[in-house]
Amino acid sequence: MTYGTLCQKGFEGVTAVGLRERKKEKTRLAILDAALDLFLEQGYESTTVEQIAGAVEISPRTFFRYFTNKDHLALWFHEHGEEIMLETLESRPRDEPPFTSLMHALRAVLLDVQGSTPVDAARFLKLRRLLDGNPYLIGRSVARGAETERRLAELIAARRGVDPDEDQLSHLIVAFAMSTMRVGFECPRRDGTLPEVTERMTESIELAERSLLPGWDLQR
Amino acid sequence: MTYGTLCQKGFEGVTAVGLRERKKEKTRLAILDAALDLFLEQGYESTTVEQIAGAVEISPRTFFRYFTNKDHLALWFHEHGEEIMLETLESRPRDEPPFTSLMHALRAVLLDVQGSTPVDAARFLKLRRLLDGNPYLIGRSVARGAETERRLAELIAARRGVDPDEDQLSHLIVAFAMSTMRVGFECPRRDGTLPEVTERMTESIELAERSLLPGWDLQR
DNA sequence: TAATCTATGTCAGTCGATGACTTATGACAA
DNA sequence: TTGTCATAAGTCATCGACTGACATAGATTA
Repeated sequence: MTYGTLCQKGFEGVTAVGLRERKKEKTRLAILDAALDLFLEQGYESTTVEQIAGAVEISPRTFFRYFTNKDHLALWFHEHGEEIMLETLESRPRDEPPFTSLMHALRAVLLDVQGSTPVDAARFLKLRRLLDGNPYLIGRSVARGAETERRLAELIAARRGVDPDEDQLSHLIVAFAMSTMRVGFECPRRDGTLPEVTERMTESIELAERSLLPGWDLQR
Repeated sequence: MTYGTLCQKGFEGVTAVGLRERKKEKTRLAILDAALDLFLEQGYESTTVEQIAGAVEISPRTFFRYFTNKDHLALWFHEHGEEIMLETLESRPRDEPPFTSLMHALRAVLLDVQGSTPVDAARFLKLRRLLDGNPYLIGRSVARGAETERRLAELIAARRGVDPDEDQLSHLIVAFAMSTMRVGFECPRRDGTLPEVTERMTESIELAERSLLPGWDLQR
């Protein structure tokens, strides 16, 4: 008993992520999964926050402490995707053409999806299916993507050594990259299996790569 | 008196737009202008529908009969822009490369802005200033743009003689075009005068045009 | 054990949005 | 002119997302 407690404490210290943190993460995922099932079952708009909270036995108020709003649930995957893209971008050589770096970032997201655990993959596909054909959520998703776009544009501008407010090319490069990702993500009227989705994304990336003039992203 | 009435009736008949219609349009613009001023004065989120309705002396319920929601006000210009793009696209020769047609559509919007009456131009610039730097509204605007994108993609796919659900290139072409427009529309930390905005948009269009491989939009 | 920190719940309230119903007003024919 | 009708506008009730203020329970640390 005492040993167990000590052991746990020790473990905590090592992983630098407390028991509390882990419990919170578990609750977060429980909310997400419950919500996802409700959404797919009875539709996004006709599912209330109250129902979601009820399904995981928390108060509606607590729900809003885990997710800033209802949309946040459906746009969950953006969080992770953005993180990977930003990290990848930082890790690419500074003298690499910006669009090339961004395509690497896209592929990194793709690899992450392909290498995810079955549970994570299932969640990802559920989220994709949820967005698929829902104009409201597609809109929200695109809006969230625009946020990522802004962050990426900051980095690209810095890398190009220009002022992001002045340089339109930085924004255009990132906008084209995000468009590529978005188009690949769409997969209408399909089963939406994982290989199907990743196939479409790869196709889209290759399409973009063979459409742009070599050096287009190095103009002054 | 009688003459006047007759005259008015006659006029109505000729223009085929009744007095009622015109009055409605006037109210619509009155709401929009009042809202715009309130937004710019005290911020978008802290202006309530009730205040807007109060400013033009209508009930809040009536407000929602003119605008589907509060965002609709700030995204007003999308309506007109989309119309011009769709019309222009229809008018372009069927064998013109799709991206070229879309760039013509963009320029058509630009020309329309440049040729607008002072009142309309002022309204346009107010709307632009309102979006400028407001992440929430930028998001909404991008989402609205995605709707236009979907419609354009339908047309482009038809023009290319492919199934819009299958063909990713159609979507990519349109996405690149809309990105071009969006990037041009941004004009951060500027006065935001009309020539300034149109200058940025022209610049963006030219940038896109000299970045893509000739014939990229004709791939199979 | 006491002091404290923090996650959660409760409650009240704001605001956007919608449906059902009533009232006013412009359009039009007799 | 007047009466009828269609439609615009107002009223009222309600829902659902979200927020701030405050209370409390349970874990954490001294």
